[in-house]
Amino acid sequence: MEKLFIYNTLSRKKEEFKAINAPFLGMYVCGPTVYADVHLGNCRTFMSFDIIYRYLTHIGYKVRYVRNITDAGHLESDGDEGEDKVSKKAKLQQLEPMEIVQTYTVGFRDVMNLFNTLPPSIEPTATGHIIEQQEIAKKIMDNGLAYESNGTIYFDVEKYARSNNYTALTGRKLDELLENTRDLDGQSDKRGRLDFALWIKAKQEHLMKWPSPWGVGFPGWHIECSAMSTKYLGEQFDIHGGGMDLQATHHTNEIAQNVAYCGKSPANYWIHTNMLTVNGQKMSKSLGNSFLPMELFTGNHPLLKKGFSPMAVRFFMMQTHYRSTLDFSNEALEASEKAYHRLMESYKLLQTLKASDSSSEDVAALERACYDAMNDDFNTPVLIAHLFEAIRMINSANDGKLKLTQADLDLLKAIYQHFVFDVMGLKKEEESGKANTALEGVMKLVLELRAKAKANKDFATSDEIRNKLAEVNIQVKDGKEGASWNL
RNA sequence: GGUCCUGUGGCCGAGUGGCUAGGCUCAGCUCUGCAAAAGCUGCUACAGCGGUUCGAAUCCGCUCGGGACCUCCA
Repeated sequence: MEKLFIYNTLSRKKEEFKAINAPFLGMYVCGPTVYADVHLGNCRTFMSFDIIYRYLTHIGYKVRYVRNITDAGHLESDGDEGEDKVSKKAKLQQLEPMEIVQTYTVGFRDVMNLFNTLPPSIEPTATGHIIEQQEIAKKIMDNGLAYESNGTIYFDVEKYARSNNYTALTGRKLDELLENTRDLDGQSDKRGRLDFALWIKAKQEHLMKWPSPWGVGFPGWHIECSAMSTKYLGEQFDIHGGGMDLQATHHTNEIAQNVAYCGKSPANYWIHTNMLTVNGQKMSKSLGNSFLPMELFTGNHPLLKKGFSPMAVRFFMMQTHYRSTLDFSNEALEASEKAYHRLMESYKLLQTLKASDSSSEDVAALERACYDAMNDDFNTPVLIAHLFEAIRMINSANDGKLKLTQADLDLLKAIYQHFVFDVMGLKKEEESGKANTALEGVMKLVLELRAKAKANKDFATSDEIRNKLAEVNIQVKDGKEGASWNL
């Protein structure tokens, strides 16, 4: 198995990855809250983890990938005082909360499917695990690290921090945190300013609520992940991931809950993906600078010059490392679109290459470089740089400028299959098969007619054919062995 | 205000203390009836100022700029 290094937020450095029980591997990723359409920033995170999931699988791990759907318990405003996001939307639209959940869950899955991300092994929901969440809250109370206040259960952060490292994930100092936490109004129920709710008492008008030992209420936000990761991956598993914006609060509290519950920190490796930015600022729902995937595909957005296909967008995301911010721009997307296109054209060309007797290239070294890139904390930009070396080889071989043996060609095909399709999850974007077959036939005929015209030195006709085809976005390329075309 | 991250050539974006990442754009060349495609070559950068070092974009300090978190957010 490949020697893989992963940047671990807990240690703030790259560590060699060691699975608890190889080849089995447990990975938990915080999923979306389904009260609105997912935006592109959300998609970036899930695409990043899709690559990680795919690569771990590719190098031989049997990964159980759990990604939750948050359909309850996520509060609208700070301090555990606000209203449930899903409930709020339901009231606005006069719908059942679960209607909202259903709409946006389906929408989320559709979008992820367009981006060709693999579904997780398990996609559990918060509302489906109310009992488990209550059990954890109870146990934490039994362990003396949570208290009840007017029907709401709070986690006692300061008490916990006396015997545990509460800030392990951020490296902050607790007293500084206590000093710097902004003043919150109406928080009299809490004993400590950092305390957070495990279970929240529901107001009369609240739509999503469940009975509990402490009265009718609903779960706090952080506890669902503790409940579901423990249930499906055990008290300790290998990788826990999520967006960087979850690190300081959500994940910090999640670790505290798990330790308070069973004495164990849940995951050995914490992976955090960086934000997608627009004009240098984080894309977020609250800032109102989000792009919806559909707006991006159609180009129907004031900041967009044109539409971009899902695979072009996926490629665009992969040209940046997952721990760097990625700034969104038309120019960068256009560049990626072209690069992606070259990658796919080269693959088509690879299928037609004829083997030489000898080889002038070291394709095995190229393959090794691809693995090395991915083993270095899933470095997709470097992987892509190596793949462009493969493109150069293929195109040059096609021009007769270098030699590739059958073994080389087979290895290049394997590299494409493994890295481009399996790991990066890119795929060819083509129309339906039937229309495609018909078009192939028509184009073959057209190019034959054009070849005849050229043979007769009737360049007026051959140019006219080429120009008219260009008008309908079909590009004709004259090569040594006849003409070819692409859209 | 506190904590942390970051500043790379026209644009995007990797990066190890010493060996031109890569993509896109632009210019030139090769190929071509002409194009396109492809290949080759060039535009060879590391915010500023100091320091450590034989040697720093890469380590340290300061200054300036950008961002994230501290409050719902992937």
